[in-house]
Amino acid sequence: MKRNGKLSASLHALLHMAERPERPMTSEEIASWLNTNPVVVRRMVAGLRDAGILSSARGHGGGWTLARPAETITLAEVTAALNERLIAFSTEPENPRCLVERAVNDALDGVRDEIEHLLSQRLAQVTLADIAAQCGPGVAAHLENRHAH
Amino acid sequence: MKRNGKLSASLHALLHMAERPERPMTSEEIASWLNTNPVVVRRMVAGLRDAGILSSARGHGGGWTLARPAETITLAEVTAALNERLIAFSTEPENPRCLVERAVNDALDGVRDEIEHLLSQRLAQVTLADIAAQCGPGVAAHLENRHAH
DNA sequence: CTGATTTGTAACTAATAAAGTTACATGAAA
DNA sequence: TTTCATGTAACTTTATTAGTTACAAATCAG
Repeated sequence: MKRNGKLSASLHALLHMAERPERPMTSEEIASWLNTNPVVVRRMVAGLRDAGILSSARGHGGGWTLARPAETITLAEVTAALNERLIAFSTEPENPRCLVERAVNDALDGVRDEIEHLLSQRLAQVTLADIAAQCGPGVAAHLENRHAH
Repeated sequence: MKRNGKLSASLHALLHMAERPERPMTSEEIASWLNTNPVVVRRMVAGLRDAGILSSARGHGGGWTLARPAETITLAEVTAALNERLIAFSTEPENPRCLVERAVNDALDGVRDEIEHLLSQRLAQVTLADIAAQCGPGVAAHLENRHAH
Protein backbone atom coordinates (compact mmCIF):
# COMPACT_ATOMS: atom_id res chain seq x y z
CA MET A 1 0.00 0.00 0.00
CA LYS A 2 1.20 3.49 -0.79
CA ARG A 3 1.94 6.06 1.84
CA ASN A 4 -1.17 8.04 2.84
CA GLY A 5 -3.05 5.55 0.71
CA LYS A 6 -5.52 4.43 3.34
CA LEU A 7 -8.50 6.33 1.98
CA SER A 8 -7.95 5.10 -1.55
CA ALA A 9 -7.23 1.56 -0.39
CA SER A 10 -10.25 1.40 1.89
CA LEU A 11 -12.58 2.60 -0.83
CA HIS A 12 -11.07 0.10 -3.24
CA ALA A 13 -11.77 -2.69 -0.80
CA LEU A 14 -15.28 -1.45 -0.01
CA LEU A 15 -16.18 -1.33 -3.68
CA HIS A 16 -15.10 -4.89 -4.26
CA MET A 17 -17.24 -5.87 -1.29
CA ALA A 18 -20.13 -3.93 -2.74
CA GLU A 19 -19.88 -6.03 -5.88
CA ARG A 20 -20.55 -9.24 -3.94
CA PRO A 21 -22.39 -8.13 -0.86
CA GLU A 22 -23.45 -11.67 -0.05
CA ARG A 23 -19.97 -13.12 0.27
CA PRO A 24 -17.67 -12.25 3.19
CA MET A 25 -14.19 -11.35 2.04
CA THR A 26 -11.16 -12.28 4.06
CA SER A 27 -8.39 -9.91 5.02
CA GLU A 28 -6.14 -12.13 2.96
CA GLU A 29 -8.11 -11.53 -0.23
CA ILE A 30 -8.35 -7.81 0.38
CA ALA A 31 -4.65 -7.64 1.12
CA SER A 32 -3.82 -9.21 -2.23
CA TRP A 33 -5.86 -6.56 -4.05
CA LEU A 34 -4.12 -3.80 -2.15
CA ASN A 35 -0.63 -5.28 -2.43
CA THR A 36 -0.25 -5.48 1.28
CA ASN A 37 -0.80 -8.01 4.04
CA PRO A 38 -3.80 -9.07 6.11
CA VAL A 39 -2.73 -7.44 9.36
CA VAL A 40 -2.44 -4.06 7.72
CA VAL A 41 -5.91 -4.55 6.26
CA ARG A 42 -7.42 -5.41 9.62
CA ARG A 43 -5.84 -2.39 11.22
CA MET A 44 -7.03 -0.18 8.42
CA VAL A 45 -10.64 -1.33 8.35
CA ALA A 46 -11.07 -1.65 12.12
CA GLY A 47 -12.39 1.91 12.13
CA LEU A 48 -14.90 1.09 9.41
CA ARG A 49 -16.25 -1.71 11.54
CA ASP A 50 -16.48 0.55 14.58
CA ALA A 51 -18.34 3.09 12.44
CA GLY A 52 -20.91 0.51 11.38
CA ILE A 53 -19.82 0.48 7.76
CA LEU A 54 -18.45 -3.04 7.79
CA SER A 55 -19.18 -6.09 9.88
CA SER A 56 -16.63 -8.77 10.57
CA ALA A 57 -17.02 -12.42 11.43
CA ARG A 58 -14.38 -14.74 12.82
CA GLY A 59 -13.71 -18.35 12.04
CA HIS A 60 -14.73 -20.58 9.19
CA GLY A 61 -16.55 -18.70 6.45
CA GLY A 62 -15.84 -15.45 8.24
CA GLY A 63 -14.45 -12.22 6.86
CA TRP A 64 -15.72 -8.74 6.05
CA THR A 65 -19.05 -7.65 4.62
CA LEU A 66 -20.78 -4.32 4.09
CA ALA A 67 -22.97 -3.61 7.09
CA ARG A 68 -25.42 -1.67 4.90
CA PRO A 69 -26.17 -0.99 1.24
CA ALA A 70 -23.55 0.78 -0.87
CA GLU A 71 -26.09 3.52 -1.67
CA THR A 72 -26.10 4.60 1.98
CA ILE A 73 -22.32 4.78 2.52
CA THR A 74 -20.74 8.12 1.69
CA LEU A 75 -17.07 8.90 1.23
CA ALA A 76 -17.38 11.35 4.10
CA GLU A 77 -18.30 8.58 6.49
CA VAL A 78 -15.46 6.41 5.28
CA THR A 79 -12.99 9.26 5.61
CA ALA A 80 -14.14 10.10 9.12
CA ALA A 81 -13.95 6.45 10.16
CA LEU A 82 -10.30 6.25 9.14
CA ASN A 83 -9.18 9.05 11.48
CA GLU A 84 -6.84 10.40 8.85
CA ARG A 85 -5.97 14.08 8.78
CA LEU A 86 -6.35 15.04 5.12
CA ILE A 87 -5.14 18.63 5.28
CA ALA A 88 -1.45 18.34 5.75
CA PHE A 89 0.03 21.57 7.08
CA SER A 90 1.12 21.74 10.69
CA THR A 91 0.20 24.60 12.97
CA GLU A 92 2.01 23.31 16.03
CA PRO A 93 3.64 26.25 17.73
CA GLU A 94 7.39 26.45 17.66
CA ASN A 95 7.41 29.16 20.25
CA PRO A 96 4.05 29.72 21.95
CA ARG A 97 5.04 33.09 23.38
CA CYS A 98 5.50 34.69 19.97
CA LEU A 99 2.38 36.67 19.10
CA VAL A 100 3.23 36.69 15.43
CA GLU A 101 3.43 32.93 15.30
CA ARG A 102 0.16 32.69 17.18
CA ALA A 103 -1.59 34.98 14.72
CA VAL A 104 -0.25 32.97 11.78
CA ASN A 105 -1.33 29.66 13.25
CA ASP A 106 -4.73 30.97 14.27
CA ALA A 107 -5.30 32.14 10.72
CA LEU A 108 -4.18 28.81 9.28
CA ASP A 109 -6.29 26.86 11.76
CA GLY A 110 -9.29 28.85 10.68
CA VAL A 111 -8.63 28.12 7.03
CA ARG A 112 -8.12 24.47 7.76
CA ASP A 113 -11.38 24.17 9.67
CA GLU A 114 -13.27 25.77 6.80
CA ILE A 115 -11.65 23.63 4.16
CA GLU A 116 -12.10 20.43 6.12
CA HIS A 117 -15.74 21.27 6.41
CA LEU A 118 -16.04 21.87 2.68
CA LEU A 119 -14.16 18.68 1.95
CA SER A 120 -16.44 16.74 4.21
CA GLN A 121 -19.50 18.22 2.50
CA ARG A 122 -18.13 17.34 -0.88
CA LEU A 123 -17.30 13.78 0.16
CA ALA A 124 -20.78 13.39 1.62
CA GLN A 125 -22.23 13.83 -1.85
CA VAL A 126 -20.61 10.67 -3.17
CA THR A 127 -21.67 7.15 -2.21
CA LEU A 128 -19.97 3.85 -2.90
CA ALA A 129 -22.75 3.11 -5.37
CA ASP A 130 -21.91 6.29 -7.31
CA ILE A 131 -18.33 5.17 -7.79
CA ALA A 132 -19.39 1.65 -8.70
CA ALA A 133 -21.52 3.15 -11.45
CA GLN A 134 -18.42 4.93 -12.76
CA CYS A 135 -16.63 1.64 -13.25
CA GLY A 136 -18.60 1.38 -16.48
CA PRO A 137 -21.83 -0.39 -17.35
CA GLY A 138 -19.99 -3.46 -18.58
CA VAL A 139 -18.27 -4.13 -15.31
CA ALA A 140 -21.05 -6.08 -13.67
CA ALA A 141 -20.97 -8.48 -16.60
CA HIS A 142 -17.22 -9.07 -16.38
CA LEU A 143 -16.47 -9.71 -12.77
CA GLU A 144 -13.55 -11.96 -13.60
CA ASN A 145 -11.76 -9.17 -15.46
CA ARG A 146 -11.87 -6.63 -12.73
CA HIS A 147 -8.81 -7.97 -11.02
CA ALA A 148 -6.45 -9.07 -13.71
CA HIS A 149 -3.34 -8.94 -11.54
CA MET B 1 10.80 23.19 12.67
CA LYS B 2 7.81 20.89 12.85
CA ARG B 3 6.99 18.35 10.20
CA ASN B 4 4.85 19.83 7.40
CA GLY B 5 5.49 23.12 9.11
CA LYS B 6 6.88 24.96 6.11
CA LEU B 7 3.78 27.02 5.42
CA SER B 8 3.42 28.11 9.02
CA ALA B 9 7.15 28.74 9.37
CA SER B 10 7.40 30.72 6.16
CA LEU B 11 4.49 32.94 7.10
CA HIS B 12 5.97 33.45 10.53
CA ALA B 13 9.21 34.59 8.95
CA LEU B 14 7.47 36.79 6.38
CA LEU B 15 5.47 38.56 9.07
CA HIS B 16 8.54 39.39 11.06
CA MET B 17 10.06 40.80 7.90
CA ALA B 18 6.90 42.81 7.30
CA GLU B 19 7.36 44.41 10.69
CA ARG B 20 10.72 45.84 9.68
CA PRO B 21 10.61 46.03 5.92
CA GLU B 22 13.66 48.29 5.82
CA ARG B 23 16.04 45.90 7.49
CA PRO B 24 17.31 42.73 5.78
CA MET B 25 17.04 39.69 8.01
CA THR B 26 19.63 36.96 7.91
CA SER B 27 18.88 33.28 7.61
CA GLU B 28 20.51 32.95 11.01
CA GLU B 29 18.02 35.26 12.67
CA ILE B 30 15.07 33.63 10.97
CA ALA B 31 16.34 30.20 11.91
CA SER B 32 16.44 31.16 15.57
CA TRP B 33 12.79 32.25 15.44
CA LEU B 34 11.81 28.99 13.80
CA ASN B 35 13.97 26.76 16.00
CA THR B 36 15.92 25.47 13.06
CA ASN B 37 19.11 26.29 11.21
CA PRO B 38 20.04 28.71 8.45
CA VAL B 39 20.42 26.14 5.68
CA VAL B 40 16.91 24.85 6.23
CA VAL B 41 15.66 28.44 6.09
CA ARG B 42 17.44 29.15 2.82
CA ARG B 43 16.04 26.03 1.26
CA MET B 44 12.58 26.83 2.49
CA VAL B 45 12.44 30.42 1.30
CA ALA B 46 14.26 29.86 -2.00
CA GLY B 47 10.88 29.39 -3.65
CA LEU B 48 9.61 32.65 -2.18
CA ARG B 49 12.53 34.47 -3.77
CA ASP B 50 11.90 32.78 -7.11
CA ALA B 51 8.25 33.81 -6.86
CA GLY B 52 9.18 37.46 -6.34
CA ILE B 53 7.93 37.57 -2.77
CA LEU B 54 11.34 37.98 -1.16
CA SER B 55 14.63 39.37 -2.36
CA SER B 56 17.95 38.19 -1.06
CA ALA B 57 21.30 39.95 -0.87
CA ARG B 58 24.66 38.35 -0.22
CA GLY B 59 27.55 39.64 1.77
CA HIS B 60 27.85 42.28 4.42
CA GLY B 61 24.49 43.75 5.39
CA GLY B 62 22.79 41.17 3.25
CA GLY B 63 19.84 38.96 4.06
CA TRP B 64 16.20 38.70 3.18
CA THR B 65 13.66 41.45 2.59
CA LEU B 66 10.09 41.57 1.32
CA ALA B 67 10.16 42.28 -2.39
CA ARG B 68 6.82 44.12 -2.18
CA PRO B 69 4.40 45.49 0.41
CA ALA B 70 2.75 43.06 2.82
CA GLU B 71 -0.67 44.23 1.58
CA THR B 72 0.03 42.70 -1.83
CA ILE B 73 1.24 39.27 -0.67
CA THR B 74 -1.49 36.68 -0.25
CA LEU B 75 -1.26 33.36 1.53
CA ALA B 76 -2.17 31.69 -1.75
CA GLU B 77 0.99 33.02 -3.38
CA VAL B 78 3.12 31.94 -0.48
CA THR B 79 1.61 28.47 -0.50
CA ALA B 80 2.10 28.07 -4.22
CA ALA B 81 5.70 29.25 -3.97
CA LEU B 82 6.50 26.54 -1.43
CA ASN B 83 5.51 23.66 -3.74
CA GLU B 84 3.88 21.83 -0.87
CA ARG B 85 0.99 19.46 -1.50
CA LEU B 86 -1.52 20.38 1.18
CA ILE B 87 -4.13 17.70 0.56
CA ALA B 88 -2.57 14.56 1.84
CA PHE B 89 -4.27 11.46 0.47
CA SER B 90 -2.48 9.43 -2.17
CA THR B 91 -4.18 8.25 -5.33
CA GLU B 92 -1.20 6.40 -6.78
CA PRO B 93 -2.48 3.21 -8.35
CA GLU B 94 -1.56 -0.04 -6.67
CA ASN B 95 -2.70 -2.04 -9.65
CA PRO B 96 -3.43 0.09 -12.73
CA ARG B 97 -5.38 -2.68 -14.48
CA CYS B 98 -8.09 -2.79 -11.84
CA LEU B 99 -11.09 -0.78 -13.05
CA VAL B 100 -12.46 -0.44 -9.54
CA GLU B 101 -9.28 1.11 -8.27
CA ARG B 102 -9.22 3.45 -11.24
CA ALA B 103 -12.76 4.60 -10.58
CA VAL B 104 -11.93 5.24 -6.92
CA ASN B 105 -8.81 7.20 -7.70
CA ASP B 106 -10.47 9.21 -10.44
CA ALA B 107 -13.20 10.19 -8.02
CA LEU B 108 -10.67 11.15 -5.34
CA ASP B 109 -8.56 13.09 -7.82
CA GLY B 110 -11.63 15.06 -8.80
CA VAL B 111 -12.42 15.89 -5.20
CA ARG B 112 -8.85 16.89 -4.53
CA ASP B 113 -8.73 19.22 -7.52
CA GLU B 114 -11.91 20.92 -6.39
CA ILE B 115 -10.78 21.29 -2.81
CA GLU B 116 -7.35 22.54 -3.75
CA HIS B 117 -9.02 25.18 -5.85
CA LEU B 118 -11.28 26.22 -2.99
CA LEU B 119 -8.34 26.27 -0.62
CA SER B 120 -6.38 28.44 -2.98
CA GLN B 121 -9.32 30.85 -3.33
CA ARG B 122 -9.65 31.04 0.43
CA LEU B 123 -5.93 31.66 0.94
CA ALA B 124 -6.00 34.34 -1.74
CA GLN B 125 -8.34 36.38 0.45
CA VAL B 126 -5.77 36.81 3.20
CA THR B 127 -2.68 39.02 2.94
CA LEU B 128 0.31 39.24 5.24
CA ALA B 129 -0.99 42.63 6.32
CA ASP B 130 -4.27 41.06 7.41
CA ILE B 131 -2.48 38.66 9.71
CA ALA B 132 -0.22 41.40 11.04
CA ALA B 133 -3.36 43.31 12.00
CA GLN B 134 -4.52 40.27 13.98
CA CYS B 135 -1.42 40.36 16.14
CA GLY B 136 -3.23 43.07 18.07
CA PRO B 137 -3.06 46.84 17.94
CA GLY B 138 -0.45 46.99 20.65
CA VAL B 139 2.08 44.92 18.81
CA ALA B 140 3.58 47.67 16.72
CA ALA B 141 4.35 49.54 19.90
CA HIS B 142 6.10 46.61 21.57
CA LEU B 143 8.47 45.23 19.00
CA GLU B 144 10.88 44.02 21.64
CA ASN B 145 8.25 41.77 23.22
CA ARG B 146 7.29 39.91 20.11
CA HIS B 147 10.06 37.40 20.46
CA ALA B 148 10.44 36.69 24.11
CA HIS B 149 12.19 33.35 23.66
C1' DC C 1 -14.18 -32.43 21.13
C1' DT C 2 -10.64 -31.24 17.80
C1' DG C 3 -8.58 -29.04 14.11
C1' DA C 4 -8.92 -25.61 10.59
C1' DT C 5 -9.88 -20.96 9.75
C1' DT C 6 -10.35 -16.31 10.53
C1' DT C 7 -10.42 -11.86 13.12
C1' DG C 8 -8.04 -8.92 16.94
C1' DT C 9 -4.00 -6.91 18.69
C1' DA C 10 0.46 -6.10 20.65
C1' DA C 11 5.23 -5.73 19.79
C1' DC C 12 8.76 -5.31 16.78
C1' DT C 13 11.20 -4.24 12.15
C1' DA C 14 11.80 -1.92 7.79
C1' DA C 15 11.10 1.67 4.51
C1' DT C 16 10.21 6.34 3.43
C1' DA C 17 10.08 11.15 3.62
C1' DA C 18 11.24 15.24 5.99
C1' DA C 19 14.23 18.00 8.52
C1' DG C 20 18.91 18.81 10.06
C1' DT C 21 23.99 19.07 9.26
C1' DT C 22 28.44 19.64 7.05
C1' DA C 23 31.14 21.45 3.65
C1' DC C 24 32.37 24.48 0.39
C1' DA C 25 31.59 27.79 -3.50
C1' DT C 26 30.05 32.55 -4.73
C1' DG C 27 29.35 37.25 -4.15
C1' DA C 28 29.27 41.87 -1.70
C1' DA C 29 30.73 45.24 1.54
C1' DA C 30 33.84 47.11 5.08
C1' DT D 1 41.59 40.98 1.59
C1' DT D 2 38.93 39.65 5.28
C1' DT D 3 34.42 39.10 6.93
C1' DC D 4 29.82 38.14 6.31
C1' DA D 5 26.13 36.46 3.89
C1' DT D 6 23.55 33.58 0.45
C1' DG D 7 23.48 29.13 -2.68
C1' DT D 8 23.64 24.38 -3.01
C1' DA D 9 25.11 19.63 -2.99
C1' DA D 10 25.83 15.63 -0.27
C1' DC D 11 25.17 13.30 3.64
C1' DT D 12 23.01 12.12 8.36
C1' DT D 13 19.32 12.00 11.58
C1' DT D 14 14.64 11.64 12.97
C1' DA D 15 9.83 10.70 12.74
C1' DT D 16 6.13 8.48 10.66
C1' DT D 17 4.10 4.93 8.18
C1' DA D 18 3.73 0.49 6.49
C1' DG D 19 4.97 -4.24 7.06
C1' DT D 20 5.89 -8.45 9.88
C1' DT D 21 5.76 -11.88 13.53
C1' DA D 22 3.51 -13.97 17.07
C1' DC D 23 -0.16 -15.40 19.51
C1' DA D 24 -4.93 -15.09 21.70
C1' DA D 25 -9.90 -15.57 20.83
C1' DA D 26 -13.76 -16.96 18.40
C1' DT D 27 -16.35 -19.82 15.09
C1' DC D 28 -17.53 -23.66 12.40
C1' DA D 29 -16.91 -28.37 10.02
C1' DG D 30 -16.25 -32.90 10.80
